[in-house]
Amino acid sequence: MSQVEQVGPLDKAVGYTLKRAATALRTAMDAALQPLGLTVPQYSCLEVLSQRPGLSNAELARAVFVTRQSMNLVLRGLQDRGLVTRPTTAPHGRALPTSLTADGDEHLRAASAAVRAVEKRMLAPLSASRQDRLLHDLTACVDALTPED
Amino acid sequence: MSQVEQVGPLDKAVGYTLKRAATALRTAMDAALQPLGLTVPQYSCLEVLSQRPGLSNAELARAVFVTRQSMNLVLRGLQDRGLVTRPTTAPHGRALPTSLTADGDEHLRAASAAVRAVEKRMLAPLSASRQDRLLHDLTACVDALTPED
DNA sequence: GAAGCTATGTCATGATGCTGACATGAGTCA
DNA sequence: TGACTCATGTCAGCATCATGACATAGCTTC
Repeated sequence: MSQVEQVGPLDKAVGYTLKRAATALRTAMDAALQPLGLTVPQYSCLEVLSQRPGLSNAELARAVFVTRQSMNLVLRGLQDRGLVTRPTTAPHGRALPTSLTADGDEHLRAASAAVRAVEKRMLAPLSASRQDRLLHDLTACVDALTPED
Repeated sequence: MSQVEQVGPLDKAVGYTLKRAATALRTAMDAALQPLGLTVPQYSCLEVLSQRPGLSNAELARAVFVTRQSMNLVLRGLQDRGLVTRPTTAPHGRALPTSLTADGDEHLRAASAAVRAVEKRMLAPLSASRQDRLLHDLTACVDALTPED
């Protein structure tokens, strides 16, 4: 069988490498969160919710760049496990402000540590200044792609 | 409604920005390929096939990091549109070597130009040396995450 | 107050990708 | 030769996420 070692000129493509990096990170995060019984979307939701408590479903969805429907499923899963709480009746309008429970906060702390370890492992080969530059350049790429002109 | 402009400390996370960049790139590529009637997986398949003709379904799947089943669907779509050809009987084993048709090559050239334009737009804010460094650092991140030790 | 607009939560549906499983062909070794 | 292993193509089922649609609640405007 022909070896795939001869990767060809694909690694020279930034887009290809960017996708590979994002996929590898997602896989590593999945593996790190799996023992905690959390998926990546669930962790993201908890993290945002911790930094900005009281967000509604739609606001959470926008913050994580998914649809309201997807976030609704995530929230329902977290709610069934008692990690977040939503009032049954809306205090204002139809938005149901979501809050972390104590159990949710505990889960988040463990998950956050696991995710941070993964990120640290990913960035280990890079010096601090190179990490800053990578972050800056990636942000520049995002800005260049998003039609916010 | 609370403004989302107050992004919080999330943009300081490299992983978060990495995902955002990959998502923005995917969206931009989708938009660029849509007028050509191609999806991103289909384009990726054509590109790999052009660089390494005669690859089988399983080999293509490995090259693009998807499963054989997914690649099979992509190939079937391309085959139905006459962009690739597969022999009905396997010349050796069960592997069916795939080839680009003339029409497929033409589509690929247009799609490749569109994708290259997107990549160029994404990298426009970065100097050539910074682009090289970005590519290098991303590759280092991938290597640090993939357990190939 | 009535009409219209916007935002929210939720349901149904479809697309896409994966895991599991199976039969077939080729090479390997007793 | 015959059993065993491996890779391939393909089918079925499941998970995830998106789009489309709908009813409801609040604000705006006349």
